[in-house]
Amino acid sequence: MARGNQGEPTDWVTRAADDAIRHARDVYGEDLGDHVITCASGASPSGPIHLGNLREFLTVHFVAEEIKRRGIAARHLHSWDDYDRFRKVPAGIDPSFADHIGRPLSSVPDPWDCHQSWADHFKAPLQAALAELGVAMEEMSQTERYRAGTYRDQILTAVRRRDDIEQVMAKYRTKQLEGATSAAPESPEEAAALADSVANDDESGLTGLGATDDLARFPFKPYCRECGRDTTIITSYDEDTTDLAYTCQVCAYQGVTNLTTDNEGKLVWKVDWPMRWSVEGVDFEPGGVDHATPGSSYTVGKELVKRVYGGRAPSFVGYSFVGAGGQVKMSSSRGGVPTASDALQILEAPILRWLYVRRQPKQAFNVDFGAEVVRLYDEWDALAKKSADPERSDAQTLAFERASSTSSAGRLPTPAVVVPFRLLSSVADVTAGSAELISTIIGNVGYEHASVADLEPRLGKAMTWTSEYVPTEDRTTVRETPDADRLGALNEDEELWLRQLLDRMPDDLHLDDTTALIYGVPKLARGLGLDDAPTDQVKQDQKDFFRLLYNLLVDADRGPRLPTLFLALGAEKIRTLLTPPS
RNA sequence: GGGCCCCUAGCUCAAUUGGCAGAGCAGAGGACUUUUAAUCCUUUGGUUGUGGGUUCGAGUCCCACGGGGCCUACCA
Repeated sequence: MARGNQGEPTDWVTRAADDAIRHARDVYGEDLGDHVITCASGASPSGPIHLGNLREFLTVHFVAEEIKRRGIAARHLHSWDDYDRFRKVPAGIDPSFADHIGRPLSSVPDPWDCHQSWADHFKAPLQAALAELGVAMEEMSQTERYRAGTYRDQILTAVRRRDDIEQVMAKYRTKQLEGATSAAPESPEEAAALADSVANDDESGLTGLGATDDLARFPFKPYCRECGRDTTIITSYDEDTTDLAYTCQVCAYQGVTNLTTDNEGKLVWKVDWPMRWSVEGVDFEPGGVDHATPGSSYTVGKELVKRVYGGRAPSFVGYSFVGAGGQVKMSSSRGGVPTASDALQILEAPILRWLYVRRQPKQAFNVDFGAEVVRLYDEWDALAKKSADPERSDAQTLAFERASSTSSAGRLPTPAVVVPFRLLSSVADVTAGSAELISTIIGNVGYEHASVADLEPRLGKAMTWTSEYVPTEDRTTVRETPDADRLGALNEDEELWLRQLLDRMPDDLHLDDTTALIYGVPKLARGLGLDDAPTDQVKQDQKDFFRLLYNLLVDADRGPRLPTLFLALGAEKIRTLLTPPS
């Protein structure tokens, strides 16, 4: 470990990796034996996996990469919490899906019918995005694990030790219990939250009707054998036979599941998490800051893993929320939140990675899909230039390196010829979406390149950004048809300019000639040559002439540079728009 | 009730285990035949929310206060 060296820049990744390694050495010994340092992430595929959720994956990814970089064996283990219950039907989904509430996400059908299940439908796009981002991880499905009985011993342990578990949980349970429902809500939000929690109680049937306190706080919850929902109330548990009897609140089924022989349920979340730490040997696992607050899952889990499983909680960092655009907080149950795939439509993979690595996890930030994108690319390009010089190595260039390559994917794709994003998007703005044409114009304005491929992946992202995210009022709209009124009302000068322009404009346009021609037309009209220096009169004429052209071409007084606009539209289109319809 | 984050130029924000307060945009000036939110150069702009403390040194660490925001308590 090259720590403490003056020359080695450090960042939050370095420190998190230090912690993970220290954790592993404390548990497995200085030489680690054959233990592979395990960095774990977890996510519930209950809806679109948005840019806030992405932080879970990337935080773990960067730390695992750093450990590997030091030559220590490490893995990124990801748990899909697809055995969690389906909680509510998101807006925009067929309300009849309410029927599935309480079933595991992996047992709810895909509303769009393109995947095996609800869970798979939301996993798939993220898996694709992670592949593009160069994130390689071992994935496991909690549904498979639970159904295979992998956790049977741990479940039996938890049930046997449920009094200890309850003690720990109770320690963090403050007052409330009643109180809350009778107290007058102080705000609409609070009222809504209350209503929500009451509704949840109703549907989950946890209010312990008729059940003893002991059974009401049971750490294991069975899914109903008949209807598959977790709307079960435990009615008895036999310590010797491990028979667990329950009644389903929804379908009224009364059944018995045996914890030693059947695999029909799961541990409650606050026990499930520490259980997995101990089973998988997790050395590092981040969580949203909400998981880190006192009484929440991490603090409770930390005690439980020690007391119940004799394990040690992984090193932890809490990360803050990632917003999009102007919004600060996203909810996965609300439709329309941007996902990693959305961001990758407009950002090169290393840039998206960079957004997540350059800030401390605790710092909240936004991924902006608006005008900030241009600046982001500019900053990135400047950083790339700086990073090329080893003498200037610092925390920023370290972030650049972390963003740019991974141990499994190598250097992630960037364009062979780097053209400012601003330029690509403004050319794309007026070229009706043809990559070939954009490439030609880009070449003409000084960015030599062999083919369209040399501009990718940036070109495609610039085209998408321009067409999907630039507001219409900021875009250039080329006229479909000539402006007959304006063309019919030309004064003498204007008529002369247009005629001379069209007479001299070739069918095949080149940038330099076109530039000379456009600036030269007003000179010709004053009896000068194309190459003569302009007089003040000509300069004024140029302004008027340019405005006329913008009026006729794009219905505005100003616009993109005319020579490039001409090349983008092509001679034929220009001719059409500058000639009165007959 | 508890926890966390933020407050830095007119605006949006950087400053990564304490080390010369910095960019972009906006503003001003200039150059390129120059109309353009597609060029380049120069330049203005600061008591880092307030008050204390630690330190040779604080935007950064500690305490208090003010303002803004997020999370949390039952359940997963």
